[in-house]
Amino acid sequence: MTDKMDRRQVRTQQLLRQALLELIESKGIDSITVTDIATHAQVNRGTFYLHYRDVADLLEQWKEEAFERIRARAVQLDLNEAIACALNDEPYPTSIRLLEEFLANGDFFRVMFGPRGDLSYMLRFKELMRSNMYNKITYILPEESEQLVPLDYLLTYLSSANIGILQHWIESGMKLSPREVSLIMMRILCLGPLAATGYKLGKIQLPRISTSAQRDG
Amino acid sequence: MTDKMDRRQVRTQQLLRQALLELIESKGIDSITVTDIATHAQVNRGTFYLHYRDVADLLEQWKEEAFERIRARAVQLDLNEAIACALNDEPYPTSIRLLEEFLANGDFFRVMFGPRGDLSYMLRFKELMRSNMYNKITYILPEESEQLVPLDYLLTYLSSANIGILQHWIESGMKLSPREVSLIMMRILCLGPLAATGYKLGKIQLPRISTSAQRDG
DNA sequence: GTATATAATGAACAAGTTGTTGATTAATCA
DNA sequence: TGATTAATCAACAACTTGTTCATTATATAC
Repeated sequence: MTDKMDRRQVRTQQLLRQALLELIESKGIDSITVTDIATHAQVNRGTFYLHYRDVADLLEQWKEEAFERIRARAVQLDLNEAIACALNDEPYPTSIRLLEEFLANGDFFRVMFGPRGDLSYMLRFKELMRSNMYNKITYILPEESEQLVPLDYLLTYLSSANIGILQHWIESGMKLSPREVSLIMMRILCLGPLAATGYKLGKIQLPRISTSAQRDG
Repeated sequence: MTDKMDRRQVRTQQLLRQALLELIESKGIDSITVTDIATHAQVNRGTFYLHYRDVADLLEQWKEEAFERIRARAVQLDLNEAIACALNDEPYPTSIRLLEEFLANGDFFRVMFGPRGDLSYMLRFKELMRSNMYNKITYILPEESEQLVPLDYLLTYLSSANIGILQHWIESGMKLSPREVSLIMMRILCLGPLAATGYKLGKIQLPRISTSAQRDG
């Protein structure tokens, strides 16, 4: 990315990004002006416009860059492998690599997933995880008539819980190692929803939810 | 709220709120100006300032009002009752009341929890649920040495998954009834984490995660 | 229904932000 | 070192903001 660029440009962009991050943290994205950023970064306001169209553009490029790095790792996740690890109570190596990628951009994600953060951005990651799971999950599920919960809700649950744990890890200063977080995810997620999908494990047999049911148990 | 208010004021505030919601949906909160809202609502710009300090103030009051209505219901939730329902595969009545409250403000929450939504707002609800659970959960947990997952991660998981399911329900047009959603929540959440906390259910015994562990199982 | 109170309008204000331009200065690359 | 390219600075019109004040319109109370 920064290869083959004039060192002055690299410096300017770093200063602008750093200033943006600090401003988001202190007053939220809504009220940040180009003037704010330029002042804070000690860069001429005109210089800002040599690089970006407006504040949203600066943030958007950064978001895109960070997302792409995560996506490259996330597509390598395989639900079957994850479950295999979970059953052995081991962390899932591919998910460790993924968490390391978040760790590498910790400052950025801490702000973007924090109280001044960006919901649309978080939803993008959730959707990434969701669609990634959908491709694999049908092999695992019992017959549809055995499902206790509609598939879309199950996927929502899996991605929400994962992203939630990720967010908590980031917010709390990333004190646990990626390996430890991965193990937590394995334990919490696969022991849970496996049972919820009607998968072996429990002895309790529960009827399926129909969308118009009153009470069928 | 709208009692004892001049009908003109009520009308103006409704117009302003409606305009704000439509503008957030179409272009996001960041670039909305007072001029935008006034034009869209067909209200004089000066009139806006008779009611609110700025755009953020208008949104903030609305958020606060909606949050308070939810909070009043949420504090009545009791984790023990919820688990009792879950074990009988029944929806939890108190959570149905809560979901009905969301339904009553569906238009607002659909925008606030959607792609143009507000992360800080969503985190407030997550925190509400989290702190509410914390007060009750210690009675349920096995001894600390038996816990498979740190308590803060377990709480994060529970609240994230719940809020995630809620968000999916709202986003997908609230087609299921509150009762059906409640039942989904019961099935997905309590079958899962109960096992994950080391609660009876499973025959598999897994060691506890220590924050510096390498591998201890 | 009429009178009184009060909400909404419309016009005008300085102050601040935006996005752009062109001339000048400074840093980097080869 | 010289040529190239980035950053700076000042100035611009257009727009938004937050406020004021006189005027018009509409509820509410009697």
